Amino acid sequence: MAPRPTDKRSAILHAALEIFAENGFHSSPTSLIAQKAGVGAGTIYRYFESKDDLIKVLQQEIDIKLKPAIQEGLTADKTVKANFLLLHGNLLRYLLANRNESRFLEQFYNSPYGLEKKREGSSCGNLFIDLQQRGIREKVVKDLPSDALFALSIGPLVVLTRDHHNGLMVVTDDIIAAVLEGCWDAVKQGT
Amino acid sequence: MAPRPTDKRSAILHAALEIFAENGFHSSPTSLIAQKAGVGAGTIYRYFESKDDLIKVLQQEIDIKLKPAIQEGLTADKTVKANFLLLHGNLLRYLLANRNESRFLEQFYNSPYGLEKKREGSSCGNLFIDLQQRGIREKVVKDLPSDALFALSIGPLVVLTRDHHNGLMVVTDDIIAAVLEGCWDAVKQGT
DNA sequence: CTTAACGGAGTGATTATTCATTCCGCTTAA
DNA sequence: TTAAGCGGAATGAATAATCACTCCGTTAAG
Repeated sequence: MAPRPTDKRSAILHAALEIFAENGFHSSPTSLIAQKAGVGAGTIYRYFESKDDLIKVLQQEIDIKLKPAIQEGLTADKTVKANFLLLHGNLLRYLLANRNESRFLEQFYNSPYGLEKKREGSSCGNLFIDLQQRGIREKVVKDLPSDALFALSIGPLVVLTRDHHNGLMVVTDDIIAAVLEGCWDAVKQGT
Repeated sequence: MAPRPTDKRSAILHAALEIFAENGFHSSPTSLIAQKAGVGAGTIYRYFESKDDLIKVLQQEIDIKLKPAIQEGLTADKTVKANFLLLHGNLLRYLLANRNESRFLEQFYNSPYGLEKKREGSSCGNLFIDLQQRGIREKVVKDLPSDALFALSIGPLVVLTRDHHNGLMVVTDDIIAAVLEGCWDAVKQGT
């Protein structure tokens, strides 16, 4: 099927990420992607079955890069709160620092592609779910369905990231710290 | 320019809302909107300058319906917390109950249309900002930039609503109450 | 009759995908 | 050491589908 990964394949993925992030999936002609990647229009189809396939592969590659980034510093001997702040902080900082990935993912998860993906569970999602369950067991996190906890802890990060990349606000380290603390306050078990 | 509002105009708006919500702006041919509305393909252009114009008008009409819905029960003599729960509860319940509006708005605010709109400030946004500022003045809300408070209090609602409408979870009254309480915990000034 | 609203086939622009052809690096025979 | 042969990667013009929007004949209201 697809030939071995080469620099052309990478060039296509890289160009596609930039163009999708800037214009959205539907306003990103494959011809433009090919042009930016410095390959012929037909070459894309030597590496990807279709434009849809290209989009799905791109998401997988980002997922692979994301997982180690958000895990950094996590250890089982830390408190739930410490790990919570680490995990969400890593995610937030990654999203803020990687505009193209962030915009791509937002579009992806707001599209039929993302729905599919979410049903089967992202590879990163388990990190969050495991931590939630430990928190509930230790009675430091509210006993709510995983999706509700997810909404409380991830929702703010999504909105903050979007505003930042849309140039609607400047996110300082102070604001990052305060928002992370707020996310924790939202899910933590009141005394 | 456009003729007086008629039931055809409403029919077009209604059909467009459904189709946009289901397929997204780009996979919603005007011909399909016309068909669903029971009008000719050209008739759309008697009431709207372009497809873009149709999208913008639709957002305005939703905004007009939304504002009274989320204001319900708000009075200045209630505590900040009480008004916060009312306001966010009204918004959340509206979004959960109105699938099409909700999906449309999410797309809208994730598109260049919505960016424009957000820069100039939505008519509903002031309700939230006023409440935030009163909360800060009374020292019951964290002293953070409005956008950060917005992320903390609106972000969870957005994510919860999306999951609900995508059939990923069932949102009960208990969950609604718990999430609203969580949003408040996120922004409230710790003792 | 006059005029405005309407319908829907038609138009031109855009775009994903295909495929006949070219190109390039490697092998091998002389 | 050449040079002819070969296989598959790469190409991009051609194709087929989609879609926003226009135009003009028809309808209906006054």
